[in-house]
Amino acid sequence: MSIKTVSRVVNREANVRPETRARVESAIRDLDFEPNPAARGLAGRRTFSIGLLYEIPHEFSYIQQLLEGVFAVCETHGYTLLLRPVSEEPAAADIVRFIAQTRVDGVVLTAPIGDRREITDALRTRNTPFVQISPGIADARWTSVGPDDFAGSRTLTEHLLGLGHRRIAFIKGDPRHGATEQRLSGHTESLREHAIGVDPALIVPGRFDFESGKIAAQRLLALRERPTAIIASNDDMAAGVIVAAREAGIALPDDLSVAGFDDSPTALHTWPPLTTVRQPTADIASLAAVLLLEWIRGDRRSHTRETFDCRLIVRQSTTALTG
Amino acid sequence: MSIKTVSRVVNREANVRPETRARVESAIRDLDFEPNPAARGLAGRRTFSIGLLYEIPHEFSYIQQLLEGVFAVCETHGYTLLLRPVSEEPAAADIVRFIAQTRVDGVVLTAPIGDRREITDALRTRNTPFVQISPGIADARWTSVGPDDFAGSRTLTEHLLGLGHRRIAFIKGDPRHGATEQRLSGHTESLREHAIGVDPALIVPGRFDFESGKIAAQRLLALRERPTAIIASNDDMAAGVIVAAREAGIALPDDLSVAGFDDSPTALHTWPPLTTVRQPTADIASLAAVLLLEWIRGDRRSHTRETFDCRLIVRQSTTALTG
DNA sequence: TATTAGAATGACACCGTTGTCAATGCACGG
DNA sequence: CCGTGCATTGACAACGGTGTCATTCTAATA
Repeated sequence: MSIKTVSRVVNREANVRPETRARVESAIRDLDFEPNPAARGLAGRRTFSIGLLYEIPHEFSYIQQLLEGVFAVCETHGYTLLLRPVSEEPAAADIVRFIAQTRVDGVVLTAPIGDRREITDALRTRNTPFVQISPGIADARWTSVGPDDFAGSRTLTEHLLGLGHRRIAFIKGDPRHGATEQRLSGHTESLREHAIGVDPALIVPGRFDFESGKIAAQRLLALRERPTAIIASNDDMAAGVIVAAREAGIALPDDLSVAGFDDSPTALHTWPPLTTVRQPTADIASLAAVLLLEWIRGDRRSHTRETFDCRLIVRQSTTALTG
Repeated sequence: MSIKTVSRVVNREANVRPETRARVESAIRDLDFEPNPAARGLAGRRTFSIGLLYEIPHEFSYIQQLLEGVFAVCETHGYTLLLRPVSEEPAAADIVRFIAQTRVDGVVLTAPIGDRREITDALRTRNTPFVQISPGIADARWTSVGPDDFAGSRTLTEHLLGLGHRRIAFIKGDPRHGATEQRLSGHTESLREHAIGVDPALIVPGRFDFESGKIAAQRLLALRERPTAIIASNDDMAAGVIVAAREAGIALPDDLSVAGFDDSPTALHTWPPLTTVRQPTADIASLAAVLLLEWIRGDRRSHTRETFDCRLIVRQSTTALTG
């Protein structure tokens, strides 16, 4: 029984007699044999590991869900996952260095890292497989996976319109994220469909974090003609809106409806609990990982853009406009 | 110039002439040379990587801070960090398999994993370096780092007593965590010092998650003689208390003071913002990582138990008892 | 039965470092 | 000037797998 045959069994290669395979497998179990990843990597020029890159700061429950999805796939395929927090707006060189140092077989780029041209270019030049999660622009030259933010946002605005709201404010997310524009245009599109003018004063910037949501809300609530509903581009900002409203002594949800995005844990921790748009983040991440592994293994020769539907989750932070 | 000399420079070994070292270093820069970790691992029987094990589910902002602390240390020491979510109550065999598969040089065990005797025994038998974060029992046979939960809790109860509260309820955390008992005894100790009896009805179980905090609060708020203040063993549970109070139509903080632990982001996202006890989680994690690396490199021959002070953060969720 | 293609297995070099130990260089004392 | 001892460098064999290609089986075909 040569060592090579063991290698074949471990790697599930063809042309091993079933009986031989069984014998090897039982021996592996008996001896608690675990192939040495360093040796495999050295000889085979691949590490069976992938990287997950994300910018800090970031709404962490989101990263957690991504992690969950990617990790599950890695687990079943025998890959190791390297989580890699990077500074905001990392240089392409930083990403490249990470890959050079760790020798990961590929990387998952979370928004907004993968939206930087210099970065995708650098990876393509190096021939490093990568997939992009929740991109702003879906480029046919690489693979990306994300939610249908436009449709999700549209549904949310529909919901508020259905409740009778007409002055609906919108807090945008970090402009570097693709979701930001998608969510905004879903909103304005919906307004347009209902022949409601878009009041520029009701569209304010944010950065996806609690504090920016709170500040944006303070600004909106100080308007002469106050909005009756505020949509925040994610739940953390919506939580900020709620706190701002409380500080201003505004009754929720009666005097102000608030809605968020993502259905993060935060959505349930506020009072009232948040109406929000749930995106299947873990599923998105899983698919991203699957596509990445297929690409790494050469099982796939063309790129795609995959989109997941979002779902409106109605809770008590939005209510019908009275009076 | 032999390859071995390069190896010496890369590994900062002694006995290399400064001039030689400089020449090698400049060559490394010029060629963008990155040592192959697989080859290093294979030849040197170490991977320059450590694992961070945590149970899911877990208050993730906490893990994030740990991650931050450990990651920073890994970064500066050229180590790779493998994040490893494990199921609740993982078998010792699962941990061992993780180590066998990845060949990490050591692991950081977060509570409550490292409190399981079978697990520490398994690691000690295998001779795998590990440190334990926030343990229940500090065992002299291994290294552990954690906050001084007892003192922190005592301070918090002092604070409430100082505000005039006498009926103070306490929601315990997950019983498997060491912090749970420490925080409880800090509380009862403080009561005792003030000659206030411990009412068993005011001490209720929880599991560190939002939902369990909410349920516990519902139970407490239904008591004939309601508490005037509730301490939750962490912020997520405190957020649950707040929601439960809102649902019961109780005014906060006037009719009920609420306090948490950890000073997680949640503490600022609730209304009113939470009085809480801040623990220097990232620092704890950093020290844990430093100690682990020292142990791995053999720079350290005896174990310690390191404790960090906590700090009371007073916000608006606690207020003086009126009437 | 001999032939032969394809399946199954094995031999062996090699992946890029580190550990070991030998060889060389150098400064210093006698 | 030579010997001695330490500082410095290099040669070479691992480390534990995989890739390649040769070899051996096996079973179907002539």
